Amino acid sequence: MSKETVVSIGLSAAIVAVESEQPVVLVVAHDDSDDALPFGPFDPAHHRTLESGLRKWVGEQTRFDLGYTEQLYTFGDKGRHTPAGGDKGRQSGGARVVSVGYLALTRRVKEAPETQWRGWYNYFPWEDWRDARPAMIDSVILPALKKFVKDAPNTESAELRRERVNVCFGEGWDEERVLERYELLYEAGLVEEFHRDAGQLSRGPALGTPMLFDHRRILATAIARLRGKLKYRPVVFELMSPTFTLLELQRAVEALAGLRLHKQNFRRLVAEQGLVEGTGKFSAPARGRPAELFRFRREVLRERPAPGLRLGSRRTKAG
Amino acid sequence: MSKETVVSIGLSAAIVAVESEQPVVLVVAHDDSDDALPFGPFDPAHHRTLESGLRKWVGEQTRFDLGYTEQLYTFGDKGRHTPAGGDKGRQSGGARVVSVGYLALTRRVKEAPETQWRGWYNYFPWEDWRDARPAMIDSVILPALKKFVKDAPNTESAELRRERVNVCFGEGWDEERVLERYELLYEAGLVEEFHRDAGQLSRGPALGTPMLFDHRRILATAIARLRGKLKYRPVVFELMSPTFTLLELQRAVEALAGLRLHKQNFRRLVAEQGLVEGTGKFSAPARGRPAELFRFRREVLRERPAPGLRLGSRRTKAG
DNA sequence: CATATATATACTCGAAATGAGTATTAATTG
DNA sequence: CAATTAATACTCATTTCGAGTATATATATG
Repeated sequence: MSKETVVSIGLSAAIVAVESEQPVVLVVAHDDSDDALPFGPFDPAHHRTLESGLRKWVGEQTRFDLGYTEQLYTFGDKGRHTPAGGDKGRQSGGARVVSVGYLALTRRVKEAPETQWRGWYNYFPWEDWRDARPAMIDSVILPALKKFVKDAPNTESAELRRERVNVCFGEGWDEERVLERYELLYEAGLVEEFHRDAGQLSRGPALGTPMLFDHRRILATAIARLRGKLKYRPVVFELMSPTFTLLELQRAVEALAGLRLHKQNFRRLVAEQGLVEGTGKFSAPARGRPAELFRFRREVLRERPAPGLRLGSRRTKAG
Repeated sequence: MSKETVVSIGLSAAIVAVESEQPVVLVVAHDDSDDALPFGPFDPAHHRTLESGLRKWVGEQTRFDLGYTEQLYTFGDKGRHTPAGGDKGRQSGGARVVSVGYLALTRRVKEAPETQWRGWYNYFPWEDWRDARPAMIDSVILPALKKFVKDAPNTESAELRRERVNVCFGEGWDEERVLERYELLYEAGLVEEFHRDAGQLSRGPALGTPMLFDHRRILATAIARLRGKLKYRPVVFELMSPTFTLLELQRAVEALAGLRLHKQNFRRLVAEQGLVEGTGKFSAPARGRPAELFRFRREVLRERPAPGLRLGSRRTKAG
């Protein structure tokens, strides 16, 4: 096997927590460059699996005990790993870098030196619909995307673009399409990374805070995956304290999904599924009626075959 | 960056089709070694992205035009890439191999030299519940797993094992847990790969046909992903002819899911979702009433924000 | 203490989706 | 034409969902 087929592997982690109703992600922030996800090399001589490599260096660099982790995607795109400038990109002596992205959930919230927690909506301001449909969608995004459609090289391409715009930002907000939306904005030149990767000067609106390399894409993948998973696996609880009120739980889900939910129905759902059990203790709120403190019933992880989803009816009798 | 952090990347593909009500997968089969998934190196000098690398060598080696492709997972486990014997494992001069698995769907069914289509239930006979709950579950698997639970080093471990057995093979078959089940059988020593990887002689029952390296694990991942995706994305159509009857469509879904469905409700579902449209033409069956031929409405891929799934009720008014 | 405010929790109700049928129609084979 | 095979239409009870209303229990304040 020739030298050209050799690459180095980087492990990037989107480490997520929820703090005072904001989803936050751990980033390495320097004054002179864009925020980055924590990134460590995979060392095949010492790491038995990719995930153990990840846990090892995250454990060394931060003091986190990563609870839930999940592999997201492996990116190997040429040209999307360009640094902002200078020779910061020469991470590996010019070798091609393939990065394996991970999502990690934690409830420990004490950052290591050089890192800090930042709200993920800094990077994706159009994704937070909790208060209202973000104004920037109508004032900035849709006009710019309309132009993107008009500038298509031919009518067929324009039609494709129109459909993508419609799926991403049209009728019926699908909160899971985080990556699709980011990629659309990238291609339309509405995020800074696009111009950076192309070696151009940025012109026009640059939406959200940019990140190093393709880290914003990895983070978009992480958010999308987490929003999807919320619906059929009890992953929120990885982000909660051992006991919590139902409203706190709801606020955490809302923060991640970027949507508001119906309170009464949320409780019904949670209760019906047997995901939590009351502790008999109560919260001591500043005002208002105290709420019962609940805890996650870890047993359900094993009990239930699979919450949610169905594929039409399974047949029981001949038919 | 030292030499030890350098690895080579392999791209493996589970290329899936459906033929006469059987899901089949393209394998490289030799007399003297286990079946393997098609596998090609990623060449960073010539491939812009991982997926374009995959498409390139698959296109060269087979004549397939991969329609739908999806990255599955990246495996880097030491010890799960051990060959059956001899020096076949020295694929890359001793360098560590990280393999990126892909799922690809195709409807073209003409194998290239050296490859052949094999029914995927050869590798996972316990996954096909279309006729009935496979007898081997009760006659072989559950007794062996009971022993696995009993042989646990301590009671805590035994409890964990019992719960895993219950989730995988207990009440309420969840057809998506293909990977979990394979991993459980692996750890319990019920598949040949376990003994091979440990350098032991295989003893006791060896379930299903083994594959080279960790390819059966990749295939399990592919099946699990596909079974899940079926429910919320119209991927089956990638496997169908341009026109098909509703029963043919149902049989394809059933083949993949390994389950029987309720005919009348299946049609209702497909019709309601506007996934297909009638062509006005009819099939010419050997016997029985001819069925209308339908075609997939490609438009829905763009029209619908997201079929299926929900996260509880989105709030519309204050609540 | 009465009242405003904030929150928790219980209960209702119609609409839609789901699971499991029965009934009827349209073709072919012997 | 009866038997067989399959397509397609229609029914119906049950469950789930979305959106409320109603009531209970706190604190803070005048």
